[in-house]
Amino acid sequence: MLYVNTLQQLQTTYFCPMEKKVRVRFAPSPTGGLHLGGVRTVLYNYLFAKQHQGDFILRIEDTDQSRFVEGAEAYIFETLKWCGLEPDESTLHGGNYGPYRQSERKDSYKKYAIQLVEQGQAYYAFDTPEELDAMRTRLRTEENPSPQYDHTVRMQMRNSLTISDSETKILLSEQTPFVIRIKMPVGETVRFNDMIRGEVSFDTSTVDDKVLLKADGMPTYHLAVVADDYQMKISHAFRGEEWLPSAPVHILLWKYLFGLDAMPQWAHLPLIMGPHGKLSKRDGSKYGFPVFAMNWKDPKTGEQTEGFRERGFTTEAFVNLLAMLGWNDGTEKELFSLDELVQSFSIDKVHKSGAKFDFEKAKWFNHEWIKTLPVTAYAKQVKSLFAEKGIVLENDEYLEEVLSLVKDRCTLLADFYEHSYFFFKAPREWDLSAVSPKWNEAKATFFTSFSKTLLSINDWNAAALENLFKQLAEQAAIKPGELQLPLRIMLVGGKFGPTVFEIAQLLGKEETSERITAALYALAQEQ
RNA sequence: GCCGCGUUCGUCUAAGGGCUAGGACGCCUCCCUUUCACGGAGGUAAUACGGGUUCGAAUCCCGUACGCGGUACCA
Repeated sequence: MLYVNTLQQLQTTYFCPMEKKVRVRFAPSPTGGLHLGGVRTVLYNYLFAKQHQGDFILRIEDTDQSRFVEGAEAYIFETLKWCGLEPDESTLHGGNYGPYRQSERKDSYKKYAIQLVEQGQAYYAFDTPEELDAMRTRLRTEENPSPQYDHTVRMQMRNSLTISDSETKILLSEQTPFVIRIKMPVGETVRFNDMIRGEVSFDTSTVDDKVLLKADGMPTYHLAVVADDYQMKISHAFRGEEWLPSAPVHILLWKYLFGLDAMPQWAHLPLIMGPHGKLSKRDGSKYGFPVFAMNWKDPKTGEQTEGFRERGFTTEAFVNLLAMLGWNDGTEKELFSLDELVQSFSIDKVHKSGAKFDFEKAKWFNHEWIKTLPVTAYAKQVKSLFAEKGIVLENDEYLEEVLSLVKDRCTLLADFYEHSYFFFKAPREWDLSAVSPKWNEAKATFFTSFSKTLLSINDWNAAALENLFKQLAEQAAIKPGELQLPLRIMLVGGKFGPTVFEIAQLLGKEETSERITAALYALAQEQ
């Protein structure tokens, strides 16, 4: 016996290697922008697929036409593109298991629902919305604030279990609106092994008779996931923890329809929390941080929701911070590139409990990535940020030099503006209050001669300039420190920016000299 | 209410029976710097509670509390 088992195992692994192919899917409903939790689910799917040489599929779950939102699907694709998490198969990328939009697979679901009815595991229900309402209000008590359509009430409702077969046939032939509900068994235990939580079990008596097929002929999520995961040969199914309570329904459907052997392995990801419960886009506007990947404007309400991209996050930082929200590799390493994540990610190190999103930490990740990345990685983004402020940058080489000089002090890409705009625009106003009080004739003379002398420097660089500056200061018997702040104000207009001599180096000698002259004039007016 | 899942510094987390419970963010102090940052050195702060099991528990078991999720012809 043992011998046979071993042989069988050998055969399965040897003869059916294709069955082991990893195929995962992200299945959003196109109802709006993608928030942190959604993108993280994409990321974990992607990492798992790539590290197992598997496929990452994107399936659009648009079974609820009433919630269709124009542009939402395109937004999802753009987000994935920005994050560098491109699917292998999707409505956009094609593939052998299409269509990848559930509304286009409508016909394939009904036969499964009917099969279940025929097998006695589901039934037709003709209750109108009003009747359902009536049942719920009738049964509602303080003890039971939300009565379910379950085994305790189904025999009191209008469905194919309570009326005769012939009556059911008549209703169906008369086109009476109906739904198909799963008939949850009583007193059974459904168990499964979650990749993150280990064994999870449910008593089927406590689960309601969920609608599988809606009156409009569309499946609900419950039927659609199971049917599509089967047809698309999904091997591992990752989704948010909010799905855990309905997992027994899905498992039963697998058992009834396709057999448990074909069922994907489940992994219910912990939720990402806001300050009060599951993170929502409301939290974002309320607390001043983005929750969507990119800006999203609801076409119906016109409501704007800010995105990480527009807030000035690099994709590297965004992906990195998302990965760390619910996972780490067991070491103290926190900075991971996407490639490194593919290498080190492992599903069994994903946490069980939800993580509260911390915007301060998110900014830290971005700061680290701005410092690490070559400026060419984000120069374009910065360029467009400057354009928005009315500064058009033409010289890329100069821009890159400037960005390299100030990047250490930028947390968000938007910070580049305030830290470097003066490289592209001479100050027209100066913070004279920092200079005037201690201003005198000797200093004015010093700067006049300095601005002239520096024009004769042959090898123009920060060090040479600093030498000249200190030399002249010594000759004038003024402490160099007393002169540095004025010089800074002259060049940039205020008390900010990198080391003065480096600013001057990048500005070039003519520009430096001109700025000093202009500021000297303003100071003379002031006195 | 019922069902399910959780619980280590304020936050993200490490430690999977054995040192003073480690790191990161934030905050505070000092150093560097005659701008502001960066950087460097310190500091602050946690095993929800109660029972077991064990020579030994953050870790295993049970209970309680608390939190979160679900409870739609939404996903």
